[in-house]
Amino acid sequence: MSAETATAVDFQKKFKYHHGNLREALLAAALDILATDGIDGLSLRSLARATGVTQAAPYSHFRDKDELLAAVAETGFQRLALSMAEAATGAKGAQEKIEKLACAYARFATENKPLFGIMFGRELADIKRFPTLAMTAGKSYALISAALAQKAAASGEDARFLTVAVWSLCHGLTTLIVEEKLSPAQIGAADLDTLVKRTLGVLAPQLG
Amino acid sequence: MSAETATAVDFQKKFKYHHGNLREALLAAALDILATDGIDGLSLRSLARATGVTQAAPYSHFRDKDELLAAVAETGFQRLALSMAEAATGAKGAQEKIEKLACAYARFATENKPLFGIMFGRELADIKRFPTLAMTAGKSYALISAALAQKAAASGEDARFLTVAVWSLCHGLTTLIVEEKLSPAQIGAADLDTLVKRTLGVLAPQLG
DNA sequence: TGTACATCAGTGAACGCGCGTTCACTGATGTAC
DNA sequence: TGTACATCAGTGAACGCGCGTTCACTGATGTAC
Repeated sequence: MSAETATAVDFQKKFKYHHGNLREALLAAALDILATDGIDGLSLRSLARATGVTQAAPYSHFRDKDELLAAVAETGFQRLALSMAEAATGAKGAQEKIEKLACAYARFATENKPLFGIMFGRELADIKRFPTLAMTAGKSYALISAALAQKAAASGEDARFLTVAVWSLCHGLTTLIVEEKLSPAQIGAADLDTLVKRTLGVLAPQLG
Repeated sequence: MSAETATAVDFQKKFKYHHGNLREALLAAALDILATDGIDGLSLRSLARATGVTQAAPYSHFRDKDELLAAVAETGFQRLALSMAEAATGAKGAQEKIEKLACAYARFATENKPLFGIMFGRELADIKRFPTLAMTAGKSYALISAALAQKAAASGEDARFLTVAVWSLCHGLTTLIVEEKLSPAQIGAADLDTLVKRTLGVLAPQLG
């Protein structure tokens, strides 16, 4: 490899013994590998390779693979919540707000399929080891719940089940699409957004 | 190992070169291993071990691991549809029928978590190789659709989206529970059935 | 400002693991005569 | 009814693979004096 084609990785290899910011670099590489090669491509070793570092190096920052996966999942949940919050800003009324939240949810999943898989899949063996993960995962629920709060203030219990219903519908539709059990075309919807909106539309009486 | 403690496996080893019904035995062992050891326990080799046969023997009946997984998934979908159909027999009215179908769906998933994981997960790499699988998987959808048919005969499109909404809600609630993102206790429901019924109850106006 | 030192991030090599799959083979089975 | 033969299900051994993790180590860094 000539000097001209040297990569950032080579540079780091040559001039830095300490990486400087390996933890963040590993996390970034993980998200990158997920997007590129899918879940099967993500291993501690592929991560080390991508970061230009020895395969034992990640162990300075993550006790084991699960700890890395938990960090990845947490990042995913943060991004999901952010996408949803952004999509819903400016929306007026519960109906519209929920619609935007749900579309953002589905779009995030289809655009980040492997990451979504880590967030909701079984790769991370023991979730209970990572208490903050559950909290971060709860942000999406909180957004839906908040959007409905104004509507279903009547009874606390009714509000809870309405929230669960919306979340379930949203999550179910999304996963069925991601798992290729359902597609917009199959139902006669023009695209993902339309499918989500029309399906959510079934709940309109409860939202409007 | 004394003669007294000899297992069926030993018997086959000793007296039969040809197994007789290895394909079915492998499938049965697969379902057994899934229930006992989970998805990670299921490999062609563990299957061979459980069946008392050489690790190359399964290749006489399945071209590769995916073919085995597809057969397992198909069995799962058949059982799911059967459970649902049984649960809904005798129910009168769309509302009650849908309720029973949904409860059966959730119960099947929680009672056969790893199998449900194979059916809807990403272990089976290329679904398109197995066209009959998609058909069998469609049986649950068909049951929901049929239960709603009497209700939403008005417009074909509305009926489709109502079916998708019910299925999504049902599948989403189920997977959220299986993935431990949601629990009956957390929402203040006594048990799984109650959670499903009350959540589905949100859709009551559209069903009743 | 310069030096001694503790810290600890990253190295390099190795461990043991179970896996999917291939291969030439062997022996049980059932069929044709 | 008995024998020759083709079939092919299952054997036993081996392949190469990437993985997670451990270990004693080394050398860059930043701090205390």
